[in-house]
Parts: sequence; structure tokens; C-alpha cells
Amino acid sequence: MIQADKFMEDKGVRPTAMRLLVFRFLAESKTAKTLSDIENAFAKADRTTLYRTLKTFEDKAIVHQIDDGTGMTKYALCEEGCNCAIEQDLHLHFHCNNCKETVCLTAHKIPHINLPDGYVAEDANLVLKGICDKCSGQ
Amino acid sequence: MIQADKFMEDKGVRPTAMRLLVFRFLAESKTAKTLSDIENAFAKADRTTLYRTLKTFEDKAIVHQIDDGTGMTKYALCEEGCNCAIEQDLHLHFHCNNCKETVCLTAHKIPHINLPDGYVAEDANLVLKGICDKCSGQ
DNA sequence: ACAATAAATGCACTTCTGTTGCATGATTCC
DNA sequence: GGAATCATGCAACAGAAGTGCATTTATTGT
Ligand SMILES: [Mn+2]
Ligand SMILES: [Mn+2]
Ligand SMILES: [Zn+2]
Ligand SMILES: [Zn+2]
Repeated sequence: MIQADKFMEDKGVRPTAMRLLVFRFLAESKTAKTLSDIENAFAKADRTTLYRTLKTFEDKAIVHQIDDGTGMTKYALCEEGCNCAIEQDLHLHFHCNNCKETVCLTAHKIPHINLPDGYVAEDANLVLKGICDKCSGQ
Repeated sequence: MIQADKFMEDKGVRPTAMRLLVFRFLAESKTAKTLSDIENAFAKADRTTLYRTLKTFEDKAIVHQIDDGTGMTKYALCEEGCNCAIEQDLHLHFHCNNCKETVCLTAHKIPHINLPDGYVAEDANLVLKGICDKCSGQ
């Protein structure tokens, strides 16, 4: 976060102006953001460039996609030490029905689920929906 | 299943020819189906009619939607005694990365998850991805 | 410093899914 | 039978994701 340039270079991504803006925007965001969110955050940004920027970030395990069921893919920075590149970091996501924001609950891993014989789990997606802490006023 | 006409009338849905076809198609399906799947199953079917048929079925708790993360909404018949109308039946879904089919695991309910203070869960979606029993050859 | 090469960006366009408007056909109700 | 209601089919639209290609920007090698 402090040295975004260095961080990105370490990840093998050239720190262009646009990429740094996107990275900082996500770093300052407390909730996951859609491509449109990012597009609206920078008046002078092209959607395709942002799209490919996010894809690059994803390939290099800088961000991860979130499918919270709203129909729009969301993006959030990976946690420090996240091994997204090798395997999924199976934390759960929470979508607030009130403020419509989605957050990573990185401390809450998806529990192991017993499956019927013959089923082999490789990946999982758990999204809880309800009222977030901000909206529950508590 | 035996008396589809009667079943639908009991649910408050007029058993038209198209609706019966869709219902039977889903009843015979072992996996969840997309709108396109259903469209392709009946050469002479209009997409809009099928779309609204599924919506009607959903409103009357005959089918439930499944968002397995593939980008296409899937549909499956509700289980007998499912109280979809009142609240979600929080069973999990399994998507096979090999055959690309998605199944309801109605016997496997989503476990209760402890959330941070202030978060109130109202709904949940859990999708496991991997290899299904048919594809694991076991 | 300069040319050659590679990477990033911007614009236009396409595809795919879901959705709605509206006219027509069918069914139910009185 | 006629009015009213419901179901269907065609067309068109909307939103998001993704692709092609030309242009600009950065890197590399001499
Ligand atoms: Mn996350
Ligand atoms: Mn199901
Ligand atoms: Zn909220
Ligand atoms: Zn399979």
C-alpha cells in the first residue's frame, strides 16, 4: 500500500499511471468494486483498459473476482500472503441487501462440507446476504 | 410428478401445454437447466414464453433459481415440502467442472456461519465446484 | 541517441443473457 | 355470446462481458 509501484513490480506488473490509480482506488475501498464503479471513479478512464487492468491484476494475484450473485463481477485486493495464484483463498463474502455493498470476510473461511460419495470438491463460493454492520447500526 | 396437471393447479398455475412440457422436462432432468437448455429441448418454443413460464413457476414455488457462477441462471424443481415461498431452502449446489452440470444437493443444508458483530444473515448461496459422481467414475 | 521491439491504451464493435412492450390468440367468467 | 382475463409470440432493448485493431507509450539493443 505504501509503495504501490514497488509492490506491483514485485508482482510482475508494470506500474503504469492507470494501474496505480486502480490499485490505490481498490486499496482505499473497504468494499468490493465493480468495473463500473471503477469507471465512474475516474472520469477519464476507458472501460476496456480498466477491464484489462483488472484481468492483469487477477492473473498476477493482486486482486480476486467476487461473484456475489448481483450479476456484476466485483473485485477486491487480495490479502497479504494470499495464495490466490496457487489455490483459491476460500473466504466467504457478505452482500448487504441494504447498502448493496459486498465485503470480503477474509478471516472467515468456508467450512469443509461433506459431500456424497463420488463428489470431489475443488473450489467453493459462499455468499451470505443480509444486513451489514454499518447498516444494522451496531 | 404423476399428475402434473393436478399438481400445477394446486399450486395455482394453469396447466397449459407449454407449461406441462417445461414441468415434465425439469421433472425428468437430474441436473439444473438453463433457459437455453429448455429452449433447445423444444424446437417450437419461444424464449419469452419459457422465460415467463419459469418466472411463474418461481413465484408459485414450483422451481427455484440457481446461480452457480457460470453466468447463466439455472432452474430446478423444488423438492416436495420445500418452503421456497416463505423462506429459502438453503441447500447447497454442486457444479461439475468436467460435465458442466449443476445439481441440487437438497440433503446438504448450508451450515450456520458465525459472522462478525453487526452482521445479520438473511440468505445464503453456497456452490461447490469440482468433479461430480458421474465424472469421477465412482 | 536512435531504431526496433514489445507492451499498454482507446475506440468501435460484437456477443450473450436477461428483460420489457405490445399485439395477438386462447381461456374463463358472467 | 361477449367481456374480461390470462397466455403466447415477435420484436426490440438493456447491461455487462469480451474481442479486434490501430495508435500511443515504454523498453530494449546497438
Ligand atoms: Mn474476497
Ligand atoms: Mn437447488
Ligand atoms: Zn449495508
Ligand atoms: Zn460431471
